[in-house]
Amino acid sequence: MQLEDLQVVLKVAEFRSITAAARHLDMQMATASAAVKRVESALGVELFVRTTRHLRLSSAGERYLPQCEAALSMLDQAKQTMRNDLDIISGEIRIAVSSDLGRNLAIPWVNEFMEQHPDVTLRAHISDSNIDFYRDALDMALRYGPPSDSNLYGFKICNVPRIIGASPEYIQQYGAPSHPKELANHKGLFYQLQGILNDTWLLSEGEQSYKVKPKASYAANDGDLVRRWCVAGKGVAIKSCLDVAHDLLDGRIVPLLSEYDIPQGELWLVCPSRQSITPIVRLLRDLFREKTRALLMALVEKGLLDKRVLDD
Amino acid sequence: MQLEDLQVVLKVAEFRSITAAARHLDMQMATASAAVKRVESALGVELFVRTTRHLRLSSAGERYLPQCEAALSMLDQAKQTMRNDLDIISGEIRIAVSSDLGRNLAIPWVNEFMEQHPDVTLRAHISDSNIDFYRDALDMALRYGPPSDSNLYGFKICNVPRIIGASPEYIQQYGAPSHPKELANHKGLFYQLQGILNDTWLLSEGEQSYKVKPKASYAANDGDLVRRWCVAGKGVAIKSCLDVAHDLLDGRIVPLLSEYDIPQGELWLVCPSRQSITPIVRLLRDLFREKTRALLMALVEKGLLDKRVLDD
DNA sequence: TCTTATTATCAATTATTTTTTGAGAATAAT
DNA sequence: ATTATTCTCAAAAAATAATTGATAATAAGA
Repeated sequence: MQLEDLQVVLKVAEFRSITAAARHLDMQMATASAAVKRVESALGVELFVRTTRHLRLSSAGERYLPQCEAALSMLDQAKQTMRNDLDIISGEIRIAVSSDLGRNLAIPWVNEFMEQHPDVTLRAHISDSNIDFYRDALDMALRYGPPSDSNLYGFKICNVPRIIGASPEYIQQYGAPSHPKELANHKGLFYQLQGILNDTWLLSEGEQSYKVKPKASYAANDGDLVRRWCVAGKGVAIKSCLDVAHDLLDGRIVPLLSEYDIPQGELWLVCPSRQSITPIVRLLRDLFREKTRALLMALVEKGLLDKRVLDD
Repeated sequence: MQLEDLQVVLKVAEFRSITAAARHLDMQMATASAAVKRVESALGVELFVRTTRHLRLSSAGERYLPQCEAALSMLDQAKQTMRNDLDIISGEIRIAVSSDLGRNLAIPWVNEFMEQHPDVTLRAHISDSNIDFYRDALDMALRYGPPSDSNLYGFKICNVPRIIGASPEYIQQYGAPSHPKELANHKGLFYQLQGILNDTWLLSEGEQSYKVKPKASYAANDGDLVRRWCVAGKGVAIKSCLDVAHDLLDGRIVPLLSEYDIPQGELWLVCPSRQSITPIVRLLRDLFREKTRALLMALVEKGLLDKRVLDD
């Protein structure tokens, strides 16, 4: 009997669907169907009651699968324990990251990690839309903001101040605003998440806060594209300082109105379940914390950020 | 990963030998070797430290295998539990029996059992020499006498009186002895176990006991052959009454000196370990108890045995 | 009620693994 | 030194699994 076939059976039981299980395991439906049949014939028992369109656990399956699952997880843990003892890190990392953070920072960091751990493989899922751990087969996601769902487990990586900035060329041409209200006369580069245009920016100075709405010029649902527009001098953007850290350090983007406060975000590493917090996850968490801290420190040293961001 | 490969690895660990493990699992050594390699490469870890002639567990193996074994037995138990709940009896019966009891009684009984449980397969091991559970891969053995080794588990099936008998033709020709001492003048059919000839028979009457040694005529290390000689009128034999039950009932063998007591034996079903006492074993135990009891009762009813044999 | 989309299975082909077989290298036992 | 045993290897053969496209069944929507 194949161990992998059993995993398939468990997934099928979980989703009550061969199709869904196959999707999650990146296999063809027919392959999953065959795996289920193999297990059933090896056991000599029908684990599922099928109609052409649905399938549910048979009473035999109800008896068998919970124990089977426990045994498999025990087997898996035996492997993990041993491998941890031997300091072997391997497996597949399936990670979701937002477009510019991912492309420009996170994925290069993971690549560095993989060079130290050659048995690790990567499956990057870059997307700015909200990820769905149930729909997509993912081990972790690097996101702004803490996990919304209480079934998820997350680690805070760092605080992420936002900055409003533009390229030196843009500033030369259009001038730098000296007060939030002046932003209304500037070209805004907007980020659009699931159809909602983020065109109103919030700034504050002490008690006083300002809601400003720059003139729309470009909008995209891809953060990296907004950043590129900004670098190219197309207008003023509000961005996480991590996303544009290198641009700030290299002077491609200059922060504007930095005396004003902008609501700050947090970067989190989110996992779909407690089991999915593997040693790899922990190592990556530490790596991300290290790397982001180094980056923020570089920004602080250049005087681009207040050093309080480093307090967590 | 293959579940069966893991079983191979566990057996290899148990015997510290691929050859021994392969023999016990009825596979080629090279196949077992390949199975071990597959598991090791799946885990990315060497489970065994090999020299060309020996092999021992590596420290990784020491960590992994106990947990692995626990998980596998859990998986197996999950299967068993489910199958028991569903009243499914299946698997392979590997049974060792002595030659005449086996050929003439036990195997036909097992055949009957298999007709009721079509998923059961049989591997009969017929031999009069002592079986070795460690050398031979066996699930159970039907033997005269309780288990000698305290690592074995046994169930007593019944008491088995011995009888001294000959065929009617032999008696007609040579006459029936009326006293044990007269046996010395009769042709003895002897059973020889591992070179030791059982040519001295013990009879008693109350306090008085007699050691007699018939004239040697035929000897064999196969009980069934001795029985056939006896039926064919070649001489007088001492046999378990079960072995010759049908011959006695059909009058092919007539008991001699039945007023005298002969040391009685016991029939036991022996298993190599506690785990090997499966539902099949229990069912067969009950079957054997039933069948032997019926046979002994038939003998009692014919006046060939004292009815006290049935008291256990 | 009649499509349409979805679901699971099937059957034939292709691809991959596993087993067998015979040979070979190393070494404990005699 | 010789023999017998143990394990591994490599090539061929056999068995198994995956893919693909087709099919049958049916829930949901028009």
